[in-house]
Amino acid sequence: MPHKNKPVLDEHSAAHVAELFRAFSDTSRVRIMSVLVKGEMNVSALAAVVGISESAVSHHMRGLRQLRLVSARKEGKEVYYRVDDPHIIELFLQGVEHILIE
Amino acid sequence: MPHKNKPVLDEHSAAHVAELFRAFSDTSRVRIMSVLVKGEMNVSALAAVVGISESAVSHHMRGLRQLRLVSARKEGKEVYYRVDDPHIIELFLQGVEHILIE
DNA sequence: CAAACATCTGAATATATGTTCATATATCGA
DNA sequence: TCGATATATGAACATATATTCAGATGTTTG
Repeated sequence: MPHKNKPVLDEHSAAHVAELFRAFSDTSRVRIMSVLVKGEMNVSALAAVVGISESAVSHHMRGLRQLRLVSARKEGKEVYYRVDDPHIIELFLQGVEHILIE
Repeated sequence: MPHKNKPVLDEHSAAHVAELFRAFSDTSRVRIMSVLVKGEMNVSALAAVVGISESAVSHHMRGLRQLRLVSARKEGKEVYYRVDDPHIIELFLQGVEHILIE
């Protein structure tokens, strides 16, 4: 029996996969994530550590939050971001390892 | 003993990690990869399957090749591309799974 | 060699994206 | 309430990126 072999990811799914990878496709976001996979941190601390403005961090966090890659916890005036999905942590670290190993 | 705790990925490494993820941050490249992780395919077949021009495919493959995410095999006039690094295949599929599961 | 075919390349263009700046919102302490 | 601090937002701008088009390169066959 002939067997339909067209294993191309459909446009819609592919767009979402691309969207996920795009979240980690910027140097600043990678640095932010490299901190957050170790534990939560607030916006101004992230800005200081990564070396960009708090506004820029805030913009990045919005995108990451919309994709549910990070979640936020408000404590007083500060907002702490963290990564709680283990799959996301693993995905990110796998990308980092691929670069650092060689 | 105080312990230096500044686990931010350095700018240079972060840029390379971002570059890696950026390779999968486009819908067309995701669809191309979704085929290549199953086996090799030449340019015109990829163009037909993904639904973009052969020129566009060629441009994409250049970028993927430069990052050593795919390798090329020439057979007559045709060029067959494939993914031979298992870590890359795993990284890509992990991204796909994250989207398809939920 | 000539013609057909597959792939590549570079310029051009349209769109996407990251950052900055100014300002808004929110929370706390005096 | 007022001022200070933390974060968010939106517009503007500069850069990056994907695709198309025209043409170049390379390969096979007549």
